[in-house]
Amino acid sequence: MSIPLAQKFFARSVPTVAPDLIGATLLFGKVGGVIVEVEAYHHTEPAAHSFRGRTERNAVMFGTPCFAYVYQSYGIHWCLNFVCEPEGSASAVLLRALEPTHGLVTMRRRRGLADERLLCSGPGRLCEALGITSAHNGLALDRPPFRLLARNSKVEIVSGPRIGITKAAELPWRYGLKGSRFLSKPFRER
DNA sequence: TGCCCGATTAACT
DNA sequence: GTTAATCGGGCAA
Repeated sequence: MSIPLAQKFFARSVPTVAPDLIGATLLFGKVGGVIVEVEAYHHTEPAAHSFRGRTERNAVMFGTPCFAYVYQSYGIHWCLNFVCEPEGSASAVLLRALEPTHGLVTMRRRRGLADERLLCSGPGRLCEALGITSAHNGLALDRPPFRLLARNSKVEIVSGPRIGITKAAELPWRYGLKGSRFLSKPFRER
């Protein structure tokens, strides 16, 4: 059986938590799937929202680990992050893609006519399918409607540079499930 | 106050 | 490959 992920899991460094989330199951209410792509953000690097200090928007990042930080991107899309590290470190993992496994009918309706591969493949798409908005900013990850289950078998993980950023773009803090067809973009072969 | 730009997406050519 | 949609944060003035 899968072990529920709680504060102890998230209270570690972001580049440690992020790959450990690959293969875990994320449920939000009755919908969700297997996490196949994430990115780590640390307050010491300029790509992180917390880099310039605490504001009203990023306040949750400066709080306790094991909470959800939700922000709006490009004025349109919502993005879901998991707050990590000891309290005050202001570091988080961005959820970028899921392999849909629960509530396919509901997620398909929310996303329109999207085919299954595109249901949750991208940070904005994932939030639209799960029904996550700013209303869920600051919710605990170890209580309903969230449910996070650790992976119960070994997985092959690939890493590479993060997507869609211009600062600190050289850090290889994007992690994915090797070979998954649900990645938002492929990882470069080596 | 005004201006620029972004952890994106879908619909184009 | 390119671009519009759309809006709050951050910074200059």
